[in-house]
Amino acid sequence: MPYKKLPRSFYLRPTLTVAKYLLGKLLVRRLGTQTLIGKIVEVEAYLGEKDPASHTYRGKTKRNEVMFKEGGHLYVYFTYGMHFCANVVTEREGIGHAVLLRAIEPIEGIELMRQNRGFTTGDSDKNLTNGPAKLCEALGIARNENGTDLLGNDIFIAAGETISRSRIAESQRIGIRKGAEKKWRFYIKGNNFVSVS
DNA sequence: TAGTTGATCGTCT
DNA sequence: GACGATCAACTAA
Repeated sequence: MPYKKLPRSFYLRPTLTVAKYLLGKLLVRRLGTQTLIGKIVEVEAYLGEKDPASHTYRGKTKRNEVMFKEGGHLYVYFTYGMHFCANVVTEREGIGHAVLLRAIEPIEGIELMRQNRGFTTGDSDKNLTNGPAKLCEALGIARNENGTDLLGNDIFIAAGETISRSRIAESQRIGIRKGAEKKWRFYIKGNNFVSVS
């Protein structure tokens, strides 16, 4: 496998820096004998105590304890009674920051992703992974994956395309009320798989 | 094509 | 007891 797993140090930097550098990287998910890969094209940063929209704004609870782990872990939460969303934990242990993965571009294992999403022939791949809950379903990420170490082999992130500064767009985050004025959403300009809106 | 709403339940107040 | 870092189906125009 030519994929180069990102080192722990990648995740220990400031959250907004990690968020931007995650664009273009490859999210690799091993499911049994299969490998599913998607290129990260859209993310949002959640800055803990500085951020009223963050789950960790009011400190540590049973639900968000994974966000306080050392950078490089996966925080998966359940929401709206039916969906899961995946975050990459950043910064050193004790800091409750994370980056929400909002959209990926399918690269490998597309057939299995379609199967996981319940797609039939005719459904376009465009809607396969262009949303935080969609990508989780496509990659088989759920409650059980909460707390997974991204330096292990089940789920990790590998070097991919380098996205130059001029190709990164920033905007307000999607679907939140508090902290909505912060422009902490980043995506690759013109990519067909961003969730837009 | 834009806007609205139902589904569904864990977590925190 | 209220409400979400959402999605898909439906309605209206």
